[in-house]
This record gives sequence, C-alpha cells and structure tokens, in this order.
Amino acid sequence: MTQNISSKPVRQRVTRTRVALTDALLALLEERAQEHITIRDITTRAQVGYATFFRNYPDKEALLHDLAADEINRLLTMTLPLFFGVDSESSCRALCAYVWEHRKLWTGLLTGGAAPTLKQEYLNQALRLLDEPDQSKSWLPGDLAVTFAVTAIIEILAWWLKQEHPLAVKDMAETLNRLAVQPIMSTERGPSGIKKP
Amino acid sequence: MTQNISSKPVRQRVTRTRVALTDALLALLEERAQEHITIRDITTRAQVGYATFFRNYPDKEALLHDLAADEINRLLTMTLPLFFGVDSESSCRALCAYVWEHRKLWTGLLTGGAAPTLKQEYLNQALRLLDEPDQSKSWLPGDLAVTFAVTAIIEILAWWLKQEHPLAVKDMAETLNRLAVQPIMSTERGPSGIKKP
Amino acid sequence: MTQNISSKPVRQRVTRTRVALTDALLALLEERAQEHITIRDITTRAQVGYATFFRNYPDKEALLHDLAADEINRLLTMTLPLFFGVDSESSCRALCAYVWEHRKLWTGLLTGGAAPTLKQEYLNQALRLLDEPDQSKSWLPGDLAVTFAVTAIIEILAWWLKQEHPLAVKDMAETLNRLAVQPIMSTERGPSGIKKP
Amino acid sequence: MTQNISSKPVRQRVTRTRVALTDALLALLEERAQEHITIRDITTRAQVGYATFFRNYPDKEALLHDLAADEINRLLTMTLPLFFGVDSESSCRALCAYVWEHRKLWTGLLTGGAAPTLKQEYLNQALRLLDEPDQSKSWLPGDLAVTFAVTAIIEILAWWLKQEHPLAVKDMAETLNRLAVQPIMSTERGPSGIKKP
DNA sequence: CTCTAATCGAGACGGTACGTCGCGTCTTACG
DNA sequence: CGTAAGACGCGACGTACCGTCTCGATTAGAG
Repeated sequence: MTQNISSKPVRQRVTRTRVALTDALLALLEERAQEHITIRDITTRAQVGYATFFRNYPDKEALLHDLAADEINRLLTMTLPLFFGVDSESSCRALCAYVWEHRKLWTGLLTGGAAPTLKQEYLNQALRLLDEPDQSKSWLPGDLAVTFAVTAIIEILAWWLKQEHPLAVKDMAETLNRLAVQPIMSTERGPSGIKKP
Repeated sequence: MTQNISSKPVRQRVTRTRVALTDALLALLEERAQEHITIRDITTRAQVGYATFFRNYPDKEALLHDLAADEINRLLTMTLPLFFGVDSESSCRALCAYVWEHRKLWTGLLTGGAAPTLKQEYLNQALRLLDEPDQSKSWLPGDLAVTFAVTAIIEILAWWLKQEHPLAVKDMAETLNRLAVQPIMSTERGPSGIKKP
Repeated sequence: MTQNISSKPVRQRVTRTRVALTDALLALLEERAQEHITIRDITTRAQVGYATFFRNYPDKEALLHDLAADEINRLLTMTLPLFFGVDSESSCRALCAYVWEHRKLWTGLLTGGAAPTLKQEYLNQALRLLDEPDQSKSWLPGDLAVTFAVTAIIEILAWWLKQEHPLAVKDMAETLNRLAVQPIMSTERGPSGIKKP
Repeated sequence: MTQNISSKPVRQRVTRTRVALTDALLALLEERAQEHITIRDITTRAQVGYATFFRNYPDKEALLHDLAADEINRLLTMTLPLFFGVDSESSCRALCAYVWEHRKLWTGLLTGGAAPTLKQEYLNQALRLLDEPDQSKSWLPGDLAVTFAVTAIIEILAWWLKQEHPLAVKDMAETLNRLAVQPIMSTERGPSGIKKP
C-alpha cells in the first residue's frame, strides 16, 4: 500500500517482512498503547532489522495506517449494508458480533492511542463509498453523517471494550443502532424532536 | 489548578506566569497543531524561561488540561441545562452561538491535536455532574450516554469549524440536537426505531 | 573579607551569618566532596536564606576561600619557623600534631574537592611571606620551592588522612621533613645527590 | 578503552569518532581550562553529534581519562627507568625533554583543570607498576613514595610550563631529580637530614 | 517605646549545561 | 542486490544548579 514493488519474488519477501511488522505491532498493541511502542520495539518483536522498517514504511504512522486499513476493511464488509439502510439492526448485530469475537485485538486498537488512526481509516473508506452516489437529498450533509456515525461507532465500541462487565452483544447492537445509526437515517427536517408519522 | 500556592504575593507572580503560558499556548494552537508545538515554543512566546514551564506544569499535557478545563468550564455553563433536558433545543443554540463567537479559539482547540484533551476534560466535568443524581432508570448507562454525547458534540463542532462555508448557527444547533442530544433522551426501550407517541 | 561593611552593629549580624555559612560548609565537607555540595545545601544547613548567601559571597568558591584562608592561617602559625629553617624537624612535628588533632576537619578539607583551594590559599600566604626577604641566592627559584613544599605537604597529609591505619604523628613528621622540607633546604648546587659535608 | 566493541567494522567507525573527540578535547585544552569546556564545545569541534558523545563516554571525565591514559602511557615509557633507580638523572632529562618537545600540549594538560585527572592516571599506572614487585624494604610506604613523586613531578612541570622565561631542560631535569626523585631513593632511616655514606 | 531602615527568609525566575530518548539516515559486512 | 546490525545526526525533553530578583517580615538602634 505504501510502495509499488514490481518483481514478484521481491514482493514476496517484502510481504513477509510487512506481515511480520504488522503482526508485531498488533501483538504490542495488545500490551500497551501506541505512543509507548517504539519502532525498535516493533522490529525487535518482528525479528527484523531496525533499518528494514523504514524500507517498508516511512514511519510508525504508516504501518499503523496499513494495519488499520486492513482491519477496517474487514470490519466494513460487516457494516456495509448498514449504510444503505437495508436492515441497520442486523448490521449492527453483525458488527458487534465481529468485534466481540476479536475483542482482544480490537481492545488494543481502540483503547490505546491507535484509535484516531483507526477512525481516520474508517472515515476514509466510508467517505469513499459515499462519493459515488452523492445523495444530497438528506437534510444532513453526507460527510457529516459519515463522520458522526463513524466517530460514534468507534467511541461506543471503545466504551464497550473498556467495561469490566461488558454488555451482551445483542444489547450493544441495539444501543449502537439507536445512538449512531438511527439519528442519521431520519430523512425529513423537523422542528427539533424526531417525529415518526 | 495544578498546585496550591500559599503566600499571596508569590501566587500573583505564579498566576502571571501561568497566564502567560496559557495565552501563549492558545495563540500557538491557532497556528498549528498541538503535536507540533514544543515546550520551548510556548515559553519563548510567553517570554518565560524554559525551566519555568516545569515549575508550573509537569508537562505539556498538564498545561493543555488546565487550559481545556478552563474553556470547557466556560462552555459547560452554556451546556448545563442541556443535560437536564429542560430545553435541549435552546441549549444547543446557546452552545453553538458561544462556539461561533469564539470560533478562532475553538478551531484551534478542536481541529489540532488538542481535541482529545478537550474531550477528556469535557467528559470529566460532565461525568462529575452525573455522579450526584445517578438516575439509572434509563435504558442507557449514564457514563455511556455522557461519553457518546460529549464525543458527538466535539466531533460535530470540529466538523463545523473545519468547513469552508460553515452552516448557520441555527442549523448546526438543530443538527447537534438531533444527532447528539435526542438519541440519549428517549427513555423507553424500543425495537429499533424511535417512536414518539 | 569579601566586602567592606561599615556600620558596626550590622557587621555583627553579617559576621553571624558568615560564621553560620562557614560552619555549615565545614560540616558538609566532612560528609561529601565539595563538588557535590550545592549552595542550597549550605544555606539550608546554615538556617539561612538562599539569597543571603550571595549577599555575603559572590559564589561557593569565595566562601571556600574564606574558610581555607582561616584554616591555613591557623596552620601557618605552626609552620612558620619551618620556612626559616630554624628547626624543620620540630616544625613538622608541630604541624602533624595539629592536623592530627583536627583530623576530621582536615580530612574533609584535603580529601574532597576542596584540596586545590586549600593549596591555593596555602600558596598565597606562603608566597606573601616569601616576598619580603627575596633571598635569591638559592639554586632554587623561591616560588618553585614554595610551590613544591606546599604541594608536597598537602599531598602527604592527604595521603596520611586517607589511610585506614595511619602512621604515628612522629613518623609522619619525619617523612614530611625528608620529602617536602629537606629537599629545598640544601643550598649548594651539586651533581645529583645531596651532600652533607 | 571505555567499552569493548565486538564487530570489527563498527569498531572502525567508533574509533574514528573517539579519535575525533579526543583530538577536539586536546585542541580545546590548549585554548582554555577543562572546566570551561562544555561537552557541546567538544562535539561541535569534533564535527560529531552531541548525543554521540554519550554513546562513547559516560561523561566528560571519562573522555579526559582516556586521553590522559594515552598521554601518560607515552610519558611513562620515558619515566620507567626512573622508578627502578638505574639512572634517575638521565631519566629526568628524558622526561623533561619529552615534555618540552610537546610543551603546548602539556601546558594544556597541566595548567588547566585537567591536571588532577592527569595525576590520577599517572598514579594509576605507576601504582600498577609498583604492585608486582612490592619491595617493602624501604622506610617509605611504596604508595606514598609514588604519590609523592608523581605529584611533585606534575607540580614542578606545571610550574615550569607556566613560566614566562622557562628554565633550560637540563636545569629542570636536575631540579626534578633533586626534589621529586632523590628524596624517595635514600634507603635508610636517619634522624632528619640525608646522609651520603 | 516607638519609628525607620537595613537585612533577612522565602522562593519564583531566566539561563546554561547536562544526560536521555526516539526518530530517521547512513555505513558496512554478509548471504 | 537486499538485509541485519547498529552507529550516527538531530531535536525535544526534563533535571539540576546558578545567580538575580522581588516582597513581606524581622529587628536593632535612634529619637
């Protein structure tokens, strides 16, 4: 994602290194927050030379973005129908179930300093989906809707994963739906409250 | 806020220094993001010795928190009625109007790296208000409600201030109300949509 | 010694402060080396305001010099006959006896970083004595003789005080005499050894 | 000398850096006293990064010791016979001649604050020579003899190099011999004077 | 016995140097 | 050729101490 590598065998090696780095960062993210992970930590854990890191990524952020892009991409396939309003409830349930399944990973991603990067990547991908069919008929600017929904989702998930006694997946899904998704779904402009005719 | 200084004349000097530092940081925040402001930048701008910074604050975060606490405190007095549900619409309007009035300051606070600190301080103060009358009758855990609302408010305001052609105060207030406030107000538990009898 | 104070009563107070500072430094010198004693240490120990130090001495060196001058002055009254060659043996004995009596103090003075200052003061006072009757008839330049003797005395005493099982005063006196005093006493120029006709 | 570096190519670079630092310090010592040379001065002059200094030496003293050890080592090869009493006169001459030849360097070493370090290193190396054949037959403890001789030599040389019109090498050699060497050579214990049978 | 001025305590402050940490670059040897 | 190993330049950090400063409290001698 960061560089274009042409020759095939090289790409393999490069890929192997990147995977090692990504895995190392993931492992470390489950131990401590992103700000307290140094590049040396990552390369040591990845069994990779220090300088090698910079041949693959310009800096720590880039690796994190790559990692985040991957994870968000996976997550988004769960969330996609959500943005087309087909059945937001079950979309939310799918999303929560997925996160819960990988909660150790997502705890690392969302409760350390990596959250902003995650959010950024989530936003990027969501906004890209939005671009094509610009349905400006809503009372709400599209990018604000996405920004709001993504932030809310991230934040609510983070809150969830931080709890000592986390709520059930089903309850979280409903909460997510009511707080993050429903508010951007209502189509008409009303005085202040939300009417359902 | 960070230390208690006893003797009066000294406190004056200390206060002067802290004000200088706070003002300097505020000014710099309007120029560039928090991560790109060094402590030396602050002290230079504040016409204060470098070491003096550390006599007043343990690190940059502490100063930022002090500053954020002040600003949030001011903001909260606008927002207070909002959390008691009296009239969320006009509360939102007051809040938006206030932010708009000081939009240069708040642009610095919300669009640089300072936003997390701001949010944290907002949360702290809001949660403190929540503590006393713990109305757990809601379907929504109180701290999640606050976390959601605060995050949403911050995020929406940040989006607003980043726009080239920002919406009118009135419209933003309504948006804020519908996205950040109303969702946590509905008291009953419903299937998925939001009903208004 | 450092400033001229006019009014008499003031001088008393000043003197009291200086005595307190001097005593404090002396006490600290018995604990640790001069380089590791800060001015704040001294003023704290002396029960004196930090700034007051600078009202009496321009810096730590000045206080040390004052202190050294006093102690050396006392020591020199023991050593004086030594430089007029009357009876170097008994002069050495007197000197060693005196140092031994105050060995705790002199250990502090000679084995910490204060030794150079001590030596300097010793030199100053000894050279001042030398000035008047400039007997250049010796084969040895007067100031070199004094420099040598003083350094040797200081060094030998320092060695003595550092020993776990120090030699007797009598033995040290003889050693001092043979190493530091006799070598500058022989008046004629000889091939290499020292003749006694 | 401070660390053992294993890999060969690295050692080359390290060595280059250390040489640069040593040379820079030497050059600076000929300009001003050690206490007034900051580490930044040294690194700037050596065209080396500030932090790199600390990768090679824990502090300024360590560099000075390394440097002193080198120079003393060179000097000691001149002085060695001196300590075995073969021919102290010509040993002294050799020593003085050597110092005179490099008098600019040695002026820096001996008349700035570096002298104590030099002396210490001289002592270390001389005492190490003393260790093996501990000839305790002398009336004088071996370590005192060495301490005295070394101090005296250093001091006399320092005096020499500080003179505006320095004495001839020959004369200094004799002085050195009579003041610093002969006194520790006489083997028997006498009343006070020095007898030559 | 009070009044007044010098001195003192307390400690904040500007400044310099230190030593540390992490980043990103660079060199060198090796597979 | 590309990679591991790790030294290096750089810049920010936080600490320690110095010497200066301001300001209220103390105190001692003069009236």
